[in-house]
Amino acid sequence: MLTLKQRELLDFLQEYEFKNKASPSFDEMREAIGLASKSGIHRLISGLEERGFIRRLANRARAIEIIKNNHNDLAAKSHPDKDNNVVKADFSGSAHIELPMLGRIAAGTPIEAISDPTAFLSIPSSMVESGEHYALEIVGDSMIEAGIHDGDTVIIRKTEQAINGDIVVALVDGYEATLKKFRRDSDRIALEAANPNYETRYFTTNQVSIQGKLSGLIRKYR
Amino acid sequence: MLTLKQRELLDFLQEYEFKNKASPSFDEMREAIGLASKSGIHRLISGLEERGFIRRLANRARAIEIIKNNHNDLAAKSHPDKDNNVVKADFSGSAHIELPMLGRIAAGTPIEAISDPTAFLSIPSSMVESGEHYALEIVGDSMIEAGIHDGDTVIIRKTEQAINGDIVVALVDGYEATLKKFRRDSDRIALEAANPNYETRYFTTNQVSIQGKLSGLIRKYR
DNA sequence: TGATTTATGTTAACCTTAAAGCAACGCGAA
DNA sequence: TTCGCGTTGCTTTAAGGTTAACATAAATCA
Repeated sequence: MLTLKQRELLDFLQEYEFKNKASPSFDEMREAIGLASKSGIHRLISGLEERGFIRRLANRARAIEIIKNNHNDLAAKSHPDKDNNVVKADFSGSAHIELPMLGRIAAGTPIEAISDPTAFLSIPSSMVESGEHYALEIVGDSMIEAGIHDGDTVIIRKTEQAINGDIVVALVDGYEATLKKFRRDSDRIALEAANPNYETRYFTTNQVSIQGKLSGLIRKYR
Repeated sequence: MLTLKQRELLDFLQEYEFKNKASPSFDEMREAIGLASKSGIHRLISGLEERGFIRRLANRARAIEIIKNNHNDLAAKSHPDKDNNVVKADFSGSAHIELPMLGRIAAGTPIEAISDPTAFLSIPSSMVESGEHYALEIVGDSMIEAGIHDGDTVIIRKTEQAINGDIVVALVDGYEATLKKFRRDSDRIALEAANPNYETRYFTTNQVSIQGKLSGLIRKYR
């Protein structure tokens, strides 16, 4: 959850972005909150990011995006419940998180964007730690010995760090995304499958960028 | 379950977070509960965390998140729709289902009842078809080649029927529950593991009763 | 019944963060 | 190269979380 200042800033952000369809600058935020210096805002923004309420591009101006805000006064006000409907006090809201389903992933092929760009997966928030997450559907059997099967849905936590042995979404040469076990050898990076039929592939450090780390798995039998 | 004080604090937490969309500080909790010192709160919070009702970031201010609270009466009762702008704790409409966590299951041992008899797992209702379901935690590696690992949570749909190849919860001789692949040979029932280190076991038809069929799987990586 | 454990309280010291301010620095876009 | 903006380092103060030590009543165990 949030501290009071974080809450205040998040609400300002939401209002500003709703009105202007653009992010405020750090100075505008500073003024709105009533500070004398931007660095305080910087820290609040970092806090919001750490707790998974916003997402941003580093070193980019006005590049803040709200990805979660349970304080829906704005929404509530703008549609004051025409259908007489109850304002749902989503207590369960604190217990579930909506993750975007970004597509499918397999060995050796780019992520294939999912047909429905608004597909979401709602999972119990106890399944994820803090941070930003997304979901992917697994295609193929290259990780079968790690218990990851064709058709499974995996939950990925966004990060650019990985340590040896982590199962990560790695982007190779900027276009090929793959779910593999990560290992850094002295001067190269090894991506290994969990299936003897696939060979370990080696890359230079800057051929590979980490997109996230495996954080959960969901499977349906039918 | 919870102690009375833990219950009281959890309800206060829920109310506070609902109203303020931010966590209370330890001092605010101390005052709400009526203690003279924060350390008591600290202990209660630890208890709530240990029992899985909340989650928190260590050493971070106001960073408590409720992930479960079976006391949903709170909202429903306290505003029994009088104040026209009703607050409903709409668990059902939120497309989630609460499944009871009945315990653990392993090859060759009875289901071990879980310490907290009211443990629930909330899952997106899209994960299950119709029917009654429950959840179990897997112990051991006897089904590892079916991608079911130690520590996974499986979702079981209650049924007494099974066809060859189904993965089922089978109760043997009335006391030993086990998750295995089901096969009916001419006059006997075979329960086979998905791990070459375990042998297939054979039983007479009336030694075995089916308790349910594997319907889903959830895994958390950490 | 006596011993032990568990839940709960309290005080007080201690350590870590949050928050605010100032200023210098760095990066991108025009 | 400038201008608009984000980033960082450093300092100070207050807020907030963590612990150890000690105490008591109730519940449980032996």
